[in-house]
Amino acid sequence: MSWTEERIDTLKKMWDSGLTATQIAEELGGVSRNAVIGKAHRLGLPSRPSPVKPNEPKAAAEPKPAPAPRAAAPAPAPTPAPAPAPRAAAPAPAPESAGDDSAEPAAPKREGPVLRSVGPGGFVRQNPGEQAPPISPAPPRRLVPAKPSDAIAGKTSLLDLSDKICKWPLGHPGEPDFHFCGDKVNPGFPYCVEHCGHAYQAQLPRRDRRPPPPLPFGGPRVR
DNA sequence: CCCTGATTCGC
DNA sequence: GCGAATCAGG
Repeated sequence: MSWTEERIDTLKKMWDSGLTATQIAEELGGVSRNAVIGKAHRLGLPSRPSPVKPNEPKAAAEPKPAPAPRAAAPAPAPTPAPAPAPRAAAPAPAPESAGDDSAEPAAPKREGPVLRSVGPGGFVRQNPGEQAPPISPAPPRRLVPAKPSDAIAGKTSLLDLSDKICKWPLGHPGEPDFHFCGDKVNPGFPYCVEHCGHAYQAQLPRRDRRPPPPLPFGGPRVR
């Protein structure tokens, strides 16, 4: 498979909406997650919360022991270019919450733009008290997905996503009627006000949250 | 172990 | 440019 513009666009959108490289690779098909990650980097897409900490460059000692079992080239590196080039500095001021929890509907295992401390847009998580306007943790929620009234018609496709519209997915990727909410976003969030209410919920007493929380991409894929 | 993304480097 | 191999943290 080659990286056509469309596939690249899809990659960008999915990367941006928080899907994992594995998921993106699955969706695109014909590529491995390594390919996706490699491509994402070559495209200059923003780094995402990596489990791996960028090894801090120590003194000019030895950056690489260079056992290099697969490296045939000795690479003399005649050019003295000690520019460490600090990558994107961590923009996370760490809001620091009350300490007694981090509300989260608990994502299944995979799937779904998970709420992280800091997202692609640079937004940082807020504490329940800091943000009151749109998100209401109140129980009067019974609605499931938005209405797919205009289902396949004027649906918001992956390629229609932007920073301005709600990225809340409806259905499963790959299915014919899969699309995104598409409403105007709640400023500062990737979703519209309504879906922010789904995505960001305050921790409720267990007794009060019987119904399983709605999950992005319709929850675990049924295969 | 599993998962994740980052990086390297032969092609 | 591509992506498997490898690395490394959770």
